[in-house]
Amino acid sequence: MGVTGLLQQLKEIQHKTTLSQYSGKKLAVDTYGWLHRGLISCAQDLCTDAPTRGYVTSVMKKVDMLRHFGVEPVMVFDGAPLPTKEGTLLERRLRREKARENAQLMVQKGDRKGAWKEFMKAASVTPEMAKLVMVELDRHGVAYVVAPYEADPQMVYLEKTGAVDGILSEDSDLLVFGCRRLITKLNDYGECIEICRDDLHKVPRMALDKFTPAQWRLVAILSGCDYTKGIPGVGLKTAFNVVLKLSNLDKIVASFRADNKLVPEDFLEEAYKADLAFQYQKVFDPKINSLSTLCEVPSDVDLDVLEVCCGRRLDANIHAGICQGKLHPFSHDTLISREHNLSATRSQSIAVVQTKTAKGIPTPAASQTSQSFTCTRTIESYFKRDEKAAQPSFAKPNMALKRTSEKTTQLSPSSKKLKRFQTTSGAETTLSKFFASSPPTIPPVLVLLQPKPSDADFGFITGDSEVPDSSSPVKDDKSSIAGYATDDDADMGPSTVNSMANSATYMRLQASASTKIESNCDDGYENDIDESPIKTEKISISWRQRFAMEAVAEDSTCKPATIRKFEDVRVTTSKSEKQSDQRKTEPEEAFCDSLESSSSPQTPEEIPEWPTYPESAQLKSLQQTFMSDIDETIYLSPQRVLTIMPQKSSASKLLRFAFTGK
DNA sequence: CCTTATTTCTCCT
DNA sequence: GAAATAAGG
Repeated sequence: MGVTGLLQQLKEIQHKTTLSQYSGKKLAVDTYGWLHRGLISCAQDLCTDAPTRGYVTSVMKKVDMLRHFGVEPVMVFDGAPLPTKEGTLLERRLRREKARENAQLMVQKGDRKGAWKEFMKAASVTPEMAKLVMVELDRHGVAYVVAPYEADPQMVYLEKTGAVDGILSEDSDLLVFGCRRLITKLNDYGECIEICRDDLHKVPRMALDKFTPAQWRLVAILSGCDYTKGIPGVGLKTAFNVVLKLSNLDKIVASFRADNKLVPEDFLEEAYKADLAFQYQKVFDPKINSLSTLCEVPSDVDLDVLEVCCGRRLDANIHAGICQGKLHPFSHDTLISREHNLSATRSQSIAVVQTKTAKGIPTPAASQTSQSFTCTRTIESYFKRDEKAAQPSFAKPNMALKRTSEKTTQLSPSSKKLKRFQTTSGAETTLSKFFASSPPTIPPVLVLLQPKPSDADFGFITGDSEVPDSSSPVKDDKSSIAGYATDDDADMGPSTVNSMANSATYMRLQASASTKIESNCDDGYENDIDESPIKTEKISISWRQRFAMEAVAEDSTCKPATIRKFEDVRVTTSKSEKQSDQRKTEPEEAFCDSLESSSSPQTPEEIPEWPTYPESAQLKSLQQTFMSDIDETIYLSPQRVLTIMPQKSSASKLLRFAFTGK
């Protein structure tokens, strides 16, 4: 939003430069702006609760670019909405949900482009997404701060206090807030446009330098900004002119009314509140680790009004927690990243399927920790129950499954791939019912990977170092803006983390008891792989992890010594009925490909009978090689086991990626 | 001339 | 969400 047309008016003082000009300087970055543009690459995944790191990579790419030019970014995130804006927020949420429904409809109709458009409208940046970016920033040692409320005044405050030398943002509102050096329109080559407050006198049309900060705010308020709707028929030009002529807002409104312009009844009040918000909005001072205001609040301002339009004052520790990214800015709960939330949910959904595949033998890991939960049933009993529920849909997909499989074909290649192995027909519904019936007695099955902080980009699906307080390196990072507000959780071990994640997962599972079933459809799969090596690589990494886990779970010492026999990996079949290309959709063939580690196709005669997998020495060696590679980096939760039951075709293809990287 | 409505593009493979 | 463009006052 911002002030519409303001940048257009300032064309003359838009100074074209490159980032290299700011080498050695610090710049505040409007991170939500970057995140918003990053939505384009993963809007659908975000709307359908599919895992994605697209938004993180797009932000980190720009961070890397800044550092390449010697610019040190200070990433600023938005916090909570101002109380005055909560209505708008609700409105937007409703709009997004409508767009989401529209998108689903269009997906069903087969209108891919229309669906994408709707997904774009429906996608939004959430604090949980911001958290994943923060985790990544921690790893790279990049400073960041979450504004208690809006990022704009926060960034201007940082500039004002000398914490940064300029502000990188597309928002023209920043000039109204009092930004001195605004850098906009940064492209991939480091080219950008600088707007300096000191250059305002160079604007030929009007005596813009004559405008006081108060007059600037008034112009924004009259023509419409984030805090006011403005007056119909009044744009930037008329606002500038009238503010120059008449200094007083009452006179201005009177003159507009005389001109038969419809000035809203509550405009004066709205204008007053907006004026306060521009000046005294609450910000966070990282230096003193406490709340502050953009400008000093005069004594004659009503503090109650200030609370409403400049942000409420909360407990100091809560503010500190929010601004360091530890607490959710809305709910004040522990902030957990989107992908971690998702992976916890998924791991648990998949877990019950796994217990079946373990053939009734309680894993050593499970027996070790049986005291941590009251388990009233044998592991075997779960298998039987599972088998009953799951088997029919595996054997023959029903109509509902077929419909969803058609839906799946409309998904982006990445989400298609991921969905195939995240959800297994029948398994999820079984699990959900299961958990709803007797929650506390069920051992939550979850594997948490805790890679070392230095292991960049290790987790894609399986979770990451963003588990709060256990592995985030920020605590030891002297360069980070501020220390933690609370240290009472410093001694949290992996098991505590696990139980924490489990309870969160459990609640989520109940909430999404009716999660839809996804089936697979294999058209164009090979093409997808060839076309997206990066995403494939990411997927393959996650699958390497998962296969490592299976092997680890077999061994009582929790070391990857035994390699699981391949027959244990049960795989489901759900072939597309519209197979046009046998080569693409025959899983056996793909599987043989993986054994050969080559792209040369096998003849159907050589394909072994499904579902008997061959004991392949080659596969074993590949797996073992891989095991030794990641031995050091995987920490398996002692009581938890995870195995995935991907569908037949995906499984074979994924095996190839997991072990050959092709 | 100014404001408002409409369209196109952002990203990535 | 923003810029460019077209249309209306």
